[in-house]
Amino acid sequence: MGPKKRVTLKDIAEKTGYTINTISRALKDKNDISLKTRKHIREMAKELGYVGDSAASALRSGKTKTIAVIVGDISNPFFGSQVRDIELAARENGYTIIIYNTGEQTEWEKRAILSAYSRRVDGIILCPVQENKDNILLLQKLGVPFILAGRYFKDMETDAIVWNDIKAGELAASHLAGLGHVNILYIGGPLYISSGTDRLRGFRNAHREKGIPVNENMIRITNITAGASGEAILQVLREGLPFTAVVAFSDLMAYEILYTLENHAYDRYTHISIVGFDDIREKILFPVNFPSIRCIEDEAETCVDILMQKIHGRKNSPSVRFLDVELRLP
Amino acid sequence: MGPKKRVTLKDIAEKTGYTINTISRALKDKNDISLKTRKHIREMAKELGYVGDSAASALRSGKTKTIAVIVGDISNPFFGSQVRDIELAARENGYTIIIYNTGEQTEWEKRAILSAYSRRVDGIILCPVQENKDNILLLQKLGVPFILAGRYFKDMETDAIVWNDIKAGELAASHLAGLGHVNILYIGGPLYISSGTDRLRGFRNAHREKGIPVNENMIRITNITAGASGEAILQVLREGLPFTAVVAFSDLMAYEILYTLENHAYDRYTHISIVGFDDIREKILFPVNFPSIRCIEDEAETCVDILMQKIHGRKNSPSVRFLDVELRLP
DNA sequence: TTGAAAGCGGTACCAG
DNA sequence: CTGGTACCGCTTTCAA
Repeated sequence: MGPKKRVTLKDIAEKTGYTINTISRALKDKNDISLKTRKHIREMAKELGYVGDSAASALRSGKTKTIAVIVGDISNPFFGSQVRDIELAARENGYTIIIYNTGEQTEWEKRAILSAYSRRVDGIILCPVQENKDNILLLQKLGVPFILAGRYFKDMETDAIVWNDIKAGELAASHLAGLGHVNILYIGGPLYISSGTDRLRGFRNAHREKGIPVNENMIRITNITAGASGEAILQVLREGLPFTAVVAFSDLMAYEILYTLENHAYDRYTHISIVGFDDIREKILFPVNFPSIRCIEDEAETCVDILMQKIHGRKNSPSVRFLDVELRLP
Repeated sequence: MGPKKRVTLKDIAEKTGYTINTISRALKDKNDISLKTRKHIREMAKELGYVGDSAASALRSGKTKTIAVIVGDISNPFFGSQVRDIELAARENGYTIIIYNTGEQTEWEKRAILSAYSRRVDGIILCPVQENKDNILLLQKLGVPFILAGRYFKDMETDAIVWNDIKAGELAASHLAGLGHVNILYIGGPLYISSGTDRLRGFRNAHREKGIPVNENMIRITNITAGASGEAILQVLREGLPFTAVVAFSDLMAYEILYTLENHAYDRYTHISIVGFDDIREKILFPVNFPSIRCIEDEAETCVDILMQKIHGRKNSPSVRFLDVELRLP
């Protein structure tokens, strides 16, 4: 069962007596080949088990019908389900996706971009690490159609599709404030990530509106990788800060925070109020419930649609598309 | 910012005066090109921003340095983290991965295989749907190196890497029996999936060993897609079966079961004993804890290693590799 | 409606 | 050490 010879157009040509050319176009159902011939050729192709060689066709046509999706961490179910939705949307457009994991590291992100480009992908969906802009400049230099997803650069002209994260932050904090909380802890992602900045801004906005002062010490900026929010909440506990509610940057971080609080049996924190983001419970049914901010539009489909427009040259000026969000109650 | 012209070997050749051939080999650091020339060419390539075209090189060399990973659902964090680990292992071998989602549907699985083959992937890692063997026969006919992961066919000679699922089922059931439970509910995946059969067999083995009779009505076979286990447990509740413990086919299903029990406030079930599989909490920290069966070997790395052996022709006779498992207590 | 020929951008192989 | 040349399998263009 070694590496078998592939069936090529040539093989079909020899079997049928037509030329490679005719075979190629017959299999693409071009109407300048007679119906009868097309049918005949199609049958023969099937019989021989012809599959086609996208490397060859990519080389000649310059099109691969592939888009690259570059994200921080597919093991995160939020990204995971986004990727799955993107795969479905892409498939409907006749595209397959290839996935790269950056581990939220700029260097890996760069490698991913280069690898994708080398593979001649027709377009790229990128959830950028955002430590700096180099990789975006690289993308622009290469001239691949691309769109940022989930995060964007305020001072760069690129296509992007993101949540209205300011509103998201506002919703989270004002919900807790509405419950009577005045000591709300914020555990959020790095400020170089746009959602990091924006959600925090929303958090502040909500405080201002409700006339609650923000205690800067209650704002904790952490990594968004696993373990970081647990560390952060432990530190807060050590410092003995008197919080009664938490805004967590993602549901996953919220779970981790609850886990940590529970495991350290600080009974006064066991019935803490918490709000997360992503509404992961929409996808996966977990037995622990808390309010979560979610996007009420179809991110994946919109994202793929816009990218398709770019790929087909039906879109010129870059624009950031903000998606609306809401608070989902338990 | 339209589709820019790619920098090719030819461009570098013209700039430097060498032939395309020399450029190609210099960039691959072949030692039949003088060090000085190599350095010169490398610098020029960098200056021009040369990236290379894997479609072209794949066409000629027959190698893409790509492996396809075909799984049921990447939004499932267990698969997600497996895929991430595979990506890392593959990368260390100089390979990138492309991912396909089957949604546990045979037809999609077939399309994924054909698409991967068409892309000339060097190898395929497949977690098979197992409704029938057609797709495996297809893979064998195509002659691509492939390995099954997580599931295998008892009556087919293929490479596979799976858990010792019989032991896994035994561990789960005997743990609960050891706690004194005699009415243990089993909610598991379809029997055409090898882990479905094997874990159930383990479940029965444990009962036999402990001298507990198996009530066939307590064995519920469901889909492994989201929502199915919730349905199953509801049905059990409706029937009023007197279970005091549950073996759930995956942690995700266990969560869903707990969620459903909680939401229906059947107080006699709120402190039910449950055991899951996958030990998802190893990856993601959740505030709800129960014992889980996990694999104590490095699945992803082993899987990629074996596939690499196959790709490089260093492995002939197919074999199933069983990985050891253990019970992780809360 | 079909055929012939020229590439796409690399790599393999042999010559010098 | 470097150059020449064929060729991977398909698509494109032009001719018949």
